[in-house]
Amino acid sequence: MPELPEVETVARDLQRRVTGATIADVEVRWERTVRHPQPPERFVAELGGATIRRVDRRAKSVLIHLADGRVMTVALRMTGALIVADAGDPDDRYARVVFHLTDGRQLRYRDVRKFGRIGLYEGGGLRMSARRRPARRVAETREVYRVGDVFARHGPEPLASSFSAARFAARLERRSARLKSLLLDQSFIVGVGNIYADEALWRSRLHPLRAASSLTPAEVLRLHRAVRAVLRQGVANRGASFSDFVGADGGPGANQERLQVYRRTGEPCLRCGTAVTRIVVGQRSTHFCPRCQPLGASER
DNA sequence: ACGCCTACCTGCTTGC
DNA sequence: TGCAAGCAGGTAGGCG
Repeated sequence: MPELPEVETVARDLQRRVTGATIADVEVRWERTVRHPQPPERFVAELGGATIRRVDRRAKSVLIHLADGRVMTVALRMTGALIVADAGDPDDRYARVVFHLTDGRQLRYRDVRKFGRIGLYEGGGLRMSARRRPARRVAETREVYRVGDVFARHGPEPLASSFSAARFAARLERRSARLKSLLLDQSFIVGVGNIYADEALWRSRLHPLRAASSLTPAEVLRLHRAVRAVLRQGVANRGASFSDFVGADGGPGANQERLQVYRRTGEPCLRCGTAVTRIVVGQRSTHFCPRCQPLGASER
């Protein structure tokens, strides 16, 4: 389940392994993986001969920057993975898009459930979207899309130095939504998914159903620190692997062993021993300690 | 602004 | 053993 730490791991692996590589040919095995605005045939035609200059991450997407300034975005969603395969490696029945490199290797986009999407855009606009700006829909008739437009309505990057506690407080103050739902909302803050939302709330001792605007300054500070801490720890451990998450090196992460509440329903809270409770919030399973993360009647 | 629903997909686990 | 239902969860889009 790729969230920020898992996507960051993939991006770093790729940066190390495919920078400078040239794409000879592209094989699209599941058309819907290639998203608007590029029809699959055009996508393939426009990528032939392209050289990879750099790979990084934005929100939960891997950005593959090409030498000519264009950017390929890879949203892994649930089960997506980018894997570098050497010439002669056995084929993968779940490889949905295969980028054949001129050196004989393959960059494979593997995705069991086919939720992930790959796009190809003109460069530009990424810096601006780091700041708040008016939500603006991309005109449907436009031929050229800038990669920045893809992220125009996304929230701040929680690990950026510009993401201060004060800024977080200002955003939380205006919202009445429940903390769990807000943390998962990519227009509020990017990179946090179900695992790290539960972990951050446990760490900051906040109930998932607390209204964002009800937090005291001290609680905001705890949550701000917790979100950053759990994400940093995730990155340090190369992400959490449950079913089939792997980095581009093919190896699993180690962070699942460090998780404190996620998927520990019924097991003792690692702070107080109370059984971890599971509830459903916004259709998502949510794990928390009812004793460490109380929901006072006055806090609703 | 927000919650709720459905759709997108497949594999694994659970229950009969 | 077989089979079907349930579950997993990131995100877009629709509705109220």
